Amino acid sequence: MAIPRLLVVDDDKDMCAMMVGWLQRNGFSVAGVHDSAGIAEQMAQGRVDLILLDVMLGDENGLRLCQTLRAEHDVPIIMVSALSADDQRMAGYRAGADDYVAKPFNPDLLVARVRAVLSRAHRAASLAYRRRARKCEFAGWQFDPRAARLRAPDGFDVALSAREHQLLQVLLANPEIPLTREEIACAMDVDGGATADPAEGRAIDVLIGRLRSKIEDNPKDPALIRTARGVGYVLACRVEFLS
Amino acid sequence: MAIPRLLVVDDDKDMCAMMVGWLQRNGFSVAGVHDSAGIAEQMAQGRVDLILLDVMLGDENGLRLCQTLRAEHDVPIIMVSALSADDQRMAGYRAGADDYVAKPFNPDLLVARVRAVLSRAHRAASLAYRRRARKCEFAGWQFDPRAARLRAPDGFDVALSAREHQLLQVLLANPEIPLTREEIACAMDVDGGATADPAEGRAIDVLIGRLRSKIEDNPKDPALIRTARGVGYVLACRVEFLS
DNA sequence: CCCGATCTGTTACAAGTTGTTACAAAACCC
DNA sequence: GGGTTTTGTAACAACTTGTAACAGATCGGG
Repeated sequence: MAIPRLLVVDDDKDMCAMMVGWLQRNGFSVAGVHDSAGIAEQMAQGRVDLILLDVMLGDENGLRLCQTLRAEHDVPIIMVSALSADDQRMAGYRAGADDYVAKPFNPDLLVARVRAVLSRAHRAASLAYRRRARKCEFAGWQFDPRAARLRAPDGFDVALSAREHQLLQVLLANPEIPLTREEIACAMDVDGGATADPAEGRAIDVLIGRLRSKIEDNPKDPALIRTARGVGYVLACRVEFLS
Repeated sequence: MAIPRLLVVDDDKDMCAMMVGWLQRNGFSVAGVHDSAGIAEQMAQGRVDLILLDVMLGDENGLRLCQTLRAEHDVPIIMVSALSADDQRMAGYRAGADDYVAKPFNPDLLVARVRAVLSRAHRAASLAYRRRARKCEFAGWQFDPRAARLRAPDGFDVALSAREHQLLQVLLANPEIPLTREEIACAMDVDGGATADPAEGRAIDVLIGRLRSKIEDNPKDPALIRTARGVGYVLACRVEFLS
């Protein structure tokens, strides 16, 4: 991976300099600014991989700034705040933040979170664009991703958990093409939600099994989600997308 | 799989040479060119498995070139760019790129990404081949490759493992033609998944034996899968493909 | 606020698959 | 007939996948 270029936004110049120094010593290329004008200047100069944004900017509202950034740039944002109330955190997420770090924070934690967000943003790139949130049919099933509804051929609705839903979307976006576990995990994580790296360990396998138990006539002899030994899994049917 | 043939396109001759050298040392067959004329020349000369395309070409727009390549060739493209803003990245994907690597990059990452894209392209390419797979009959047997179902002349279904299934498909695609073990192994390796190179060692022989034990009346005196001593094996019957 | 239900990743074990190994058998050649 | 080469195959090891059970986290209702 390229050396990540971070942008620290904090009106407290001492805090800003401290964060910039710590992150630089941990292998990042870091610039520090203190207001939205500084952000605009840095974004115009070149690539920014991640923004660390203080909520309590002097004359400005960090949450509003987060929203503006989110509207104009698709760059990961970590909110940094002295407040750690859950409603603040949720407000940050609603404003479009990818993660949240509460002051005072363990500097090692900051680095870990930065790396995690960078990794997630980076890994999602390859497959995410191929996902399509449109209604579709496959093997007699009807799937509406926006309504989170899956209807069996017999007309009954089948309830899927969030992760099962994500998995099905990934499989439907790549019908008849064997996908590795890593590809599945990357595509699923585009929206976040994994508590750990699911490409490691057996999480994808277990999730495949859970989804099979809901949509296969015989989960022990699956016809829809087949195993591609040594590769991963494949949705072994055609998918018809509806307008 | 054959040695992958890559094409590096970068107007910066030093960067181009550096990437070509690194990729060659990592087991790829690599050519480097500097403009669209060079691309056309290389594509005319023979097979290209993947193109690494710099976005910032001197007189030309890499994104536009990507679009043109996508329209004319079904070859995977990895965009390589000094810019990593996500809108650039999305533009690359919209232009038809399969992946995106930001300069400066970790050379090991580049190799990993190239391998991942090649693998996925290989698996996707096999889709068309699989879709052409049709039901067929041979010597009273009925084989449905899509449903992975083999029915014996007595009407009973015979369960085949994934590798047995692949082997049978290869034999059925080449009836009455003696195939070497290497030819069989290459043809079987459509989706990857082999744990080692089956053309070496006795894996094909053992697999032939396992398949024989399932479909021959007398595996010790095989009538369907005959041995062509010094060559390999041949499916010694006619195959009738069904619509 | 607590508790039950649900979700999801991990763990551990089982089952199945597949390539390798080693030896035997068959085929070929001189 | 003997030696060499090629093929057959039983047994084994390594690997991959399936999955039940569990633990921790989350969420919603009382």
